[in-house]
Amino acid sequence: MNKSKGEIKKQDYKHDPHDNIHCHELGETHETCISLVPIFNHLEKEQMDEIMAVTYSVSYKKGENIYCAGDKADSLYIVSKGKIKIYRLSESGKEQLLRILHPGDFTGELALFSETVHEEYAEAMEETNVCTIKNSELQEILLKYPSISLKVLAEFSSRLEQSEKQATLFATEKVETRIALFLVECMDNEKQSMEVVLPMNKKDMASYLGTTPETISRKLADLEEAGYIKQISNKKIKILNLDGLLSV
Amino acid sequence: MNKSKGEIKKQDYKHDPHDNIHCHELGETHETCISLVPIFNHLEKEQMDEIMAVTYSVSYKKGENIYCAGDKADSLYIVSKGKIKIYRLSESGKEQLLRILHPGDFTGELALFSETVHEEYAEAMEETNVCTIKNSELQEILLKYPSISLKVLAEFSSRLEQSEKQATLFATEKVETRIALFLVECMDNEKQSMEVVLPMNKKDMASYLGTTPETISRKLADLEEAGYIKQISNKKIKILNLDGLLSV
DNA sequence: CGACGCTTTGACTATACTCAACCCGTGTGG
DNA sequence: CCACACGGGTTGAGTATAGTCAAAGCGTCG
Repeated sequence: MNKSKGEIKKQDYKHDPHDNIHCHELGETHETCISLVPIFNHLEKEQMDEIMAVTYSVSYKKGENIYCAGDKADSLYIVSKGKIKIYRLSESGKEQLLRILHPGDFTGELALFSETVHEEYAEAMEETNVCTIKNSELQEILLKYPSISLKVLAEFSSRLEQSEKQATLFATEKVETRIALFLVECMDNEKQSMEVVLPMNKKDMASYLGTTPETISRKLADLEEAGYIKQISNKKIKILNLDGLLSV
Repeated sequence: MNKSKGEIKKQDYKHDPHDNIHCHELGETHETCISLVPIFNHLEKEQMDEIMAVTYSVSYKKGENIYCAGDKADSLYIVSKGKIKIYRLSESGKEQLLRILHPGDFTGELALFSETVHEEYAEAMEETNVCTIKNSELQEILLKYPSISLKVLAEFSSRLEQSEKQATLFATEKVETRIALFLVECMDNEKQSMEVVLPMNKKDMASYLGTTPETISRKLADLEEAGYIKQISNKKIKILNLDGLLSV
């Protein structure tokens, strides 16, 4: 696997830990970053400092890979700015979008505890900053502060829940239902508003829902025809009949 | 949600902790049980005893539910004897088999750290014994022995890995490929032997792979016609051409 | 403005589901 | 010991669903 540009940058950084600009960035980024993460936000200042001491800050340009499938998984990555998409390539080479990370989310934990390689790709969707913690350093912290482990466990279990739900959805529901449920899911993020703003373009949405852009397009048209939704613009959809949508 | 028979039994047991037969069973089951679990098997005798002190032993008959969707998730269940199938019902009421637990496997952890209800069903496939640990007791143990947390984290991350892989499989591969990969997966459990013994009947297999028994039947016939496999008996399949199978 | 990539639409095809009938192996009861 | 019932498994016909490929529309960004 090729090293991504981001990877190279990180190494450069580590070669010169006293680089002024980076050090400045580092301090700033870390504070925002660490305090954002739900896993750490119950900690005392002292413990925070300890964690900050073992983290590095790295930034990536749009399209750069944070890591690729096949790369050694030895760090936890916490997003402090920007968006990262996590995707997989299936046996047959099709891309499937797994999730999109926003500031405060983290990734790389999958293989963190079982010394292995990544099976997925992480790509910056825009100018993005991440804080990284080495596998080994994190383990020490977890052993020292067991309460963090519980937080991580909680996060894992909810992700596992989510993932199994997703798998069941793919296995048992047809595309139209998956789209309808996706819209509903996007909606309740946005409170009571009946207007959904799609968090990604239709191509990514297709990949996320395990279908094709053509089918997304057609099914949305069908849902509109049935009077359940109204497509306002490319990424805006108004829900006209929630019950109808759920009964698809 | 109805209480399952197993649930009732557990409560009976707790009412009478000095029941001779049960106490005898308890000791035996616990030792086998705890020592089987990868999460605990690195511990000292002392710690083991401590864990054993907070676990209960419960047994279930074939077809009984260990828990149902909607039940409060407040315990970890470790299988000491028998088999348990974990399945979900999708929005549309279709059943999907998620996994089958064998002695040493555990379940119930999903919601353990986030005070919620089960979203899945756990059903004994035969005469089955499980050891249970209360949510709260487990948390205390994890806080006290952080090394166990790391083990649990490792287990979670591998399960998450597994589940995301499964989701991608459903989302991107056609049924024939899923079946082929399933066969291969069953194979390498059985070492080098080219003979696969299916770990479940075809109905469950269909549910696990997100398809129907009819399709399973047809696709296996296709694979046989193509010369990749030979169906020996209902649950025995011989792999004739592994590369062919993988290229499906 | 032009190019590129995303999106939509159409026609066609592949894939797998449904429903129904039938087969087979197992276990039960006469 | 056989007959039967039952459930799982298989087969067939018809249909629904969604994928592919190709072309054209639209938006955005240099």
